[in-house]
Amino acid sequence: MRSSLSEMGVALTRKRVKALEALASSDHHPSARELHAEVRRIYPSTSLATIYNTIELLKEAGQIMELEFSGSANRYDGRRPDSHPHLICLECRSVEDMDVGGWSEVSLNHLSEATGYKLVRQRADYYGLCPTCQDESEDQRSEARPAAQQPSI
Amino acid sequence: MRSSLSEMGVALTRKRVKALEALASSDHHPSARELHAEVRRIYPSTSLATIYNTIELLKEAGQIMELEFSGSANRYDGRRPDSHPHLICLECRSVEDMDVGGWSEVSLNHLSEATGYKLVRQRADYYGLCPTCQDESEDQRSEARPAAQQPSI
DNA sequence: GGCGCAATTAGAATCATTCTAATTTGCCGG
DNA sequence: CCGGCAAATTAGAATGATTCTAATTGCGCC
Repeated sequence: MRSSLSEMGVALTRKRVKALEALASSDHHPSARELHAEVRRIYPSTSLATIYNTIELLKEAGQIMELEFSGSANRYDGRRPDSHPHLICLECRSVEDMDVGGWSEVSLNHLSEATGYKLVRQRADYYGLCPTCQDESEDQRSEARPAAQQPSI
Repeated sequence: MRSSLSEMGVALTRKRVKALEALASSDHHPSARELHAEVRRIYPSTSLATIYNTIELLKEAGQIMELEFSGSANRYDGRRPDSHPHLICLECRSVEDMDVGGWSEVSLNHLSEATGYKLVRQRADYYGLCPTCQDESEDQRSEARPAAQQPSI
């Protein structure tokens, strides 16, 4: 990340470096607000605008991938900037990488030919309940109305 | 759509029916604002809240699929409410259905088992330049700086 | 030390969406 | 027809993420 920003001619300021570190060290797919909080722990004067500005630069450099959500904040993946699928919990909003092989350029090139689009990026998300939230809804169900059926969301 | 709303016990008012028609008759994946404009052509007093309310009901009924975008308005597919991939143009923001076979419940069940999530929905989008916007960027390029390289977006 | 420019800042602006409280509508039994 | 009731609708306010703006800061280089 650092080198690709340097190559773009942008300065590696302390605050930016801290934002990069926060991005690179979290497997949790942080939001801009979370990155802000993290950077602020060290540099309390940091503004949200700086975070968004850094994110923008990293997007241009292709060093992070942005997961857009309309109802809640976007989330960022700084560990694997390539397109790869995610598991998203509808309950707790957790975002996890999903590991599957053969999910990449191959199909993009193939599909570009098939569709006439010049495809540059893909997104695949799987929505559901993570194991933890499944357990919690089990608990609730057995307290409130034992042996009921799983709601179909 | 009409029957599934009736079954939920919600009234099929004229404005709602018009919104359903607008959804069903467009292959263009309209936004809430566009639906609003369409319904307003017939019932000019219609409020945006009614559109969102109708969308919400249809989502609950599983009759439309919502494509979330963080930077711009969400788009709705009332013709094929099942999960299916879309082609999205980064330039003109057009959204098109992509047709591929074998993209459905099978993999959801399979992946639920593999991941421990209770998966209920998936999303797959392919981002790039649609044929029209490719042509336009060709034009611009040959006017301004002939034989230049395609920008990598 | 001083200049110039990029980075940063706080706060305002924007925009989609959701919420709220008040009003209207359509309907049902009388 | 008539109240009355619940659901639908309304305008406008509230929310929240993101972007913009104009002013300030601070760093590197002479």
